[in-house]
Amino acid sequence: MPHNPDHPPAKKFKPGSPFFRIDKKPGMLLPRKENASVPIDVQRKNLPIYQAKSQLINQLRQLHNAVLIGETGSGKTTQIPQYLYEAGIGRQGIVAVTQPRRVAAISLATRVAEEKRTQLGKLVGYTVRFEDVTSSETKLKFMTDGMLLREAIGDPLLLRYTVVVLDEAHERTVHTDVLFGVVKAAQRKRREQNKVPLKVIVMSATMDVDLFSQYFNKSPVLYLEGRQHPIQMYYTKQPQSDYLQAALVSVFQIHQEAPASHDILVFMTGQEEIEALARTCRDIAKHLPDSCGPMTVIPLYASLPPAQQLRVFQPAPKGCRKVILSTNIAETSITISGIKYVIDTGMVKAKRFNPESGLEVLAVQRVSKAQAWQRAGRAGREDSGSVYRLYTEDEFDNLIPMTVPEIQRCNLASVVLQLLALGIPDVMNFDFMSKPSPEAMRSAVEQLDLLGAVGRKGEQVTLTPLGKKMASFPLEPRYAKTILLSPDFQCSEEVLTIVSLLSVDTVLYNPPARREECLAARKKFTTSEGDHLTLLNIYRAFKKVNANKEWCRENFVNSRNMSMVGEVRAQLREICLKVGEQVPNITSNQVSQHGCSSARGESAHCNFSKCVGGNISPLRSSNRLMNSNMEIFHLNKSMIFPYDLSLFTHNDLSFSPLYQLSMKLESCGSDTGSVRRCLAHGLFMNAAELQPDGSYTALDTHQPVAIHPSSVLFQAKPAYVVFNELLHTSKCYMRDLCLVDADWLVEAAPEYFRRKLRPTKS
DNA sequence: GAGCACTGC
Repeated sequence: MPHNPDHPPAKKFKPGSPFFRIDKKPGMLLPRKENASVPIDVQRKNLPIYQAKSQLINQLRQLHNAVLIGETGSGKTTQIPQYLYEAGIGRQGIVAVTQPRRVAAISLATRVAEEKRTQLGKLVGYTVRFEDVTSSETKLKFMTDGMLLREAIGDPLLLRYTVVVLDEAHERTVHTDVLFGVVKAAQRKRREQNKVPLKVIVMSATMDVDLFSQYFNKSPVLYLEGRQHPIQMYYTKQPQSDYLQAALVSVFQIHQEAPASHDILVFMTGQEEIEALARTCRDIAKHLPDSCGPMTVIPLYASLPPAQQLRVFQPAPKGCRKVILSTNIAETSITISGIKYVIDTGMVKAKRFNPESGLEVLAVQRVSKAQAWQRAGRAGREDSGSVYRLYTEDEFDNLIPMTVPEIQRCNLASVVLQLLALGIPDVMNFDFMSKPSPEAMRSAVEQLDLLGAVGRKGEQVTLTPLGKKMASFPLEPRYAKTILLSPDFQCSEEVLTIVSLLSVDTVLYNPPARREECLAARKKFTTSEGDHLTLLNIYRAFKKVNANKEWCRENFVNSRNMSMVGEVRAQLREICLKVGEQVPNITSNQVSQHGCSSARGESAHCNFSKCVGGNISPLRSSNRLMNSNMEIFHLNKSMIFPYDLSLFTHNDLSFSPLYQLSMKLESCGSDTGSVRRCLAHGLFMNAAELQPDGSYTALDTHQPVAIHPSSVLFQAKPAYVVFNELLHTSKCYMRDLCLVDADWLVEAAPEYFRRKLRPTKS
């Protein structure tokens, strides 16, 4: 390493003003080493928030809205719900506390249950996807914000709740932002309808609270003190052209000067640069003089296998320094104790969305001030610390104050669909705290219109019956549509599998060092029909060997993600059966108009038994039937998928009313052509056509696109394909492709393709 | 012949 001892790299830094911040959150995210000798009541009383308890209770009793700024470590998230409960505020209903992340909801509930000395799931519980640990006794309920949003579709006034606490509001996730509007509307409507009032408490860590306060009817802002540890800030004297080099130099400067027990956390942008820097650090560390102690370098990013992620929590051997190179996963999701130094490159990789091209771009960009403070706060969580910013103080001053809320930089199709499902009357003018651009809203409505999810009454956008069904799936609208279309093609079982595979992190494991082995193993499953069907083959093989771990290793399949596919699939399947109940009764005439398939009662019967395990009691079934009848009564005739009337004539009791009103879930067996046809119908907006020169053009925007080298179709030249997504890196790449016929695209959306398609070549 | 930050229903 080019290191001149006369000019220590740290001389490049100059101190900024000291910065005080509390950054310790009890019960949050991590297995804490609890001081067993301190009783839990004493621990509660030692929290900074305890001093303000009675004052807080008085305020919260009177206010309908409050914004609470509690620096992390104040204990607000664990204590406020308990204070409310103990003071009898909102006892008629449930206090909901929302979190952006599952782990946070679960660990907070666990901690609060412990503090209340009750079993988790009784007084205190939590609800996240796939897990509901609540009961009729539950009064304090921690949940993901996405989960509350789902609940709101069935109950827009949130009548089960008397208080909703929106925690971590400063993170501004799409779900939190939509929830802002939903709770505000629920609050107003409940007042208008003389129902039990809804109290809304917004909790945030940042000082930028005007927006929250303004939005919630100029609600008062309550400030909570936290535990403070001083942090010394350093900025570079000169702007750095190469932040990686600057990070490297800083790491070794600190390594030479600081005691070995002081760990370093470096914030970087992504896997590749983290692994590269880790290698360089290890190389250099090997050749340092003996006066320098050893160093252990640990990479940290989300796609790392869990076992390797856990390494960041293990203390380094005595006399050895721990250096963690991390993405922004260490900003919020993973909390590491013992960090004394933070090095902030000031850069982050983030997604941006262009509504005109429909393109999402993942790009390295500068962090916001708020993000820089968040990173800084990670030093000195237990004690004072230092932060080295690899940029000048001027550069810091020029950063944008807050990260642009996610809702202003993502595809809004699912958001708009959800808002419509919530019964929002005027979606285009929904009361967002930070409005997305009108183009982004229009583009979302257009997309939903093409999928048949929305219609228009004058200026108003309305939900179609199909759209209503689509909204009940936790999926992007086009995947929900594909599932709902699948009975038309008798391939629901396959489509459910494929969509589930696409909803989880990749199930394919690609270690660069074993590339050849990996390709050879994958060849067994590869089909010229494309990536979707290749994935389906892998899933079928996985099932055939009963999820055998050894098989997974041999075939480079991520068994954990594969099990998740199973969970998602079961959930989607259940939703299929439920939305099927909403199917209106239609005449055989209508059925033939929609090209209904022949009845295959036997296979359907098997599918049904598999799913509910014969546990549906007659009473439950008949209740469902009554509900279904009401649905039938209310819905109009605009049916979208055929419904098999012949099943009604079946005498077998196990053909309960539930089943008879369900979607028919069939398997197409080896007839994979029908799966591709179904995918063509669902993904027709993402279609591309081979050009005479061998390149591809997207049919939607006419932009040039290319097959991503990771696709099984990379070396093939199919005339027409549909794809899951476009990824703009060195080129505009299509990812996850499926071979289709041009005819299928035309039959999927004749109007649309009349404009887009060139005459078909033979 | 490329490479994808992080969540969540």
